[in-house]
Amino acid sequence: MTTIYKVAERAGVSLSTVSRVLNGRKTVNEALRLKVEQAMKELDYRPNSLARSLASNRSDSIGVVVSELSTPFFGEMLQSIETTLRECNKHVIITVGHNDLAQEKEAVEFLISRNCDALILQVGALDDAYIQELNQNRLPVSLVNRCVEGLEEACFTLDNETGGYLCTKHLLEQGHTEIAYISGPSDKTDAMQRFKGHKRALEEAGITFSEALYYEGSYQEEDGEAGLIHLLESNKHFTALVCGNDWMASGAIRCARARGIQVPQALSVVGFDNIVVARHVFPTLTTINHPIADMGKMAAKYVINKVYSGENMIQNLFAPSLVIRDSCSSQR
Amino acid sequence: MTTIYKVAERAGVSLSTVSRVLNGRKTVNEALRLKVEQAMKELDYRPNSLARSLASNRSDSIGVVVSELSTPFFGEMLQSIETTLRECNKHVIITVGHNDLAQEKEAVEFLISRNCDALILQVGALDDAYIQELNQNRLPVSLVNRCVEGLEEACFTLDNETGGYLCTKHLLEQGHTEIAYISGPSDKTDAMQRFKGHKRALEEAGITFSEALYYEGSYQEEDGEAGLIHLLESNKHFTALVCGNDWMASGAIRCARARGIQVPQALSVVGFDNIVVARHVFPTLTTINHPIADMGKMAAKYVINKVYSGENMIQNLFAPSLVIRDSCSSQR
DNA sequence: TTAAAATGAGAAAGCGCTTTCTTAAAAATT
DNA sequence: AATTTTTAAGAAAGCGCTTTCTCATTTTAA
Repeated sequence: MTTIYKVAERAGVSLSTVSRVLNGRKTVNEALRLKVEQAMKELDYRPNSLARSLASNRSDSIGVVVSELSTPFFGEMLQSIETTLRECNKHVIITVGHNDLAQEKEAVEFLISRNCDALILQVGALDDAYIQELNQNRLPVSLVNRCVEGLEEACFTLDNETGGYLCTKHLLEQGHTEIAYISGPSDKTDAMQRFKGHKRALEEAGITFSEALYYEGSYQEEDGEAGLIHLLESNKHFTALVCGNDWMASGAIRCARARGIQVPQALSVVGFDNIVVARHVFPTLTTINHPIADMGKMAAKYVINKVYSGENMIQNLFAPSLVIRDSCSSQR
Repeated sequence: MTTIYKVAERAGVSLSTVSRVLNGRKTVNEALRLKVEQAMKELDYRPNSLARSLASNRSDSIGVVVSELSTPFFGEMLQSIETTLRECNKHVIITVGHNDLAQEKEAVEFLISRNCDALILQVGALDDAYIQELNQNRLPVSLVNRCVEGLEEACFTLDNETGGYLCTKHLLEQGHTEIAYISGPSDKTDAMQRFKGHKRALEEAGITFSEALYYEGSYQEEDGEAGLIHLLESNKHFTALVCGNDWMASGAIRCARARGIQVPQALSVVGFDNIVVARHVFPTLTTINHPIADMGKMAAKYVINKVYSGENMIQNLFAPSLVIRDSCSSQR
């Protein structure tokens, strides 16, 4: 293995000088710098990143905790995080938290033990206090799809309220007035914000929100089916359905078809997130685009600024946008 | 920061002894071991993994190159790799190769520079010679979904030929005799093996393969559409279609619907891989299950055996299985 | 009982770098 | 021309561990 010593020897300089060249310090004579670079090339020298890290107390690695690796939604996020960080020669250690408290904690501990310089968290179970503590006493933290008090600058979130508003607004514009809503779990901020946007749109149109047209699920596909059945049984008529995410929308559409309810002719459905599957359900799903890749990239840039003194522009709040496909029809 | 010195001091032993306890060497007196463990607990000692790696010349990290992170298929694989390795306290550094030669090489170089102990590769562009060289001169390599000569033990593949056979066999059993085939690219071994299985099934049934019922795509969704159009234009009648993967099957089904061809009544379609989307296309897709998560896990176990002297049972070839859904109908 | 073998633990030398401290030489100031 | 300031490069001390070497002590064999 070629070490810095051998390079120094070959170039006829001290290893300090080689180190300086390596780290781009400019307090080194141009002639020597060239000699050193030449020697490095000749010996095919590759610095040992472990030794560097040990000596400089910096690992150039960023830990990521993601709830699931097997869904494309977070895959997109990871991909942009990885790309952004590797451009800066940092690397990403990925762990999976499964939205489970114990697993998330273990993942974080693991990443700390791996000497990560910072953490990017997409977690649901860890409480705010833990995260604040972590950021304060251990290492810089960045959060995707979650807002933690006191860490606003490190949080990258979608404007869910506006997203929810856009869903319902779209249906209203199509002439729908009886609009049901299947929500995500009420203990999730994003689910509640989406719902809030829905109500704002209704209000704006002068429509009173009816509890009978509301169902709370937990973001799973089955909740879409269960929700639709529940809503149908309430016997309150509706011509459109907003779902808290695409999975539930997919479940609802499947359930509607099974019951002979034509989508979109008899029922318009809107989802949320624009996951890959939204393009493949039948009919293809009108939904809200969630720019998760951009958000991941931004979280990565934030970390670069914070830990490696980068100077990227940072944006914390992301705008949702309506993607119109085939699952809605006009009611006029 | 608590170091091994402080632990040694507190326990009243030398740092060698602490190191021995840390590494589970049994040449240490039980009483001392307890004292050391006590001291570690009291000081909340966490070994510095960088220092360990530098001294032991082992990073406990495995590099993974995957073609895409944003598709759930490889996400499943990564998830099982990560889980398996973290159970052994190893960590995973993930990079993306995009099936592009330059990017794949860069990813490998990057992982080497990160002192990975081994590599798990899911790559399409790197040539066999490069991989052999890598494995021989640099660090142990394991391959998923690819077979490299001389590295058979490190390769984890699906029995694609049998998979292709199963597709067509299923259609034949349903009474179909005119079966079209949309293949993946002919320079990919897996695509050709799947196709080979198809032909074997035909042959076994005494049916002559017809070039007119064959189209070569490149595994993309659009190829399913283009392929179906091509096949329809050939004016050779067929009642069933086998696609080289689920994406192309999805494209073909969509195209069929757009042209008023009822699936499965007028056309039965079979896919391959059983990706998540296969459950969401309409009608839901009959396909071949590709146990990619199991394969990833096995690759991880292989690495554990190879580098960390584990003793897992290893299986290199994986069996495909038919998943029957709604996209095929009987022709009788 | 004595010599030989086995066991357990400490001392010390790295692992390959970064970084601080020092000093020699060159440039600028008077 | 003498002094001060600046610049450039080397020496050396770590970073926090592992591991080899060594030696004192205990166990076993003769």
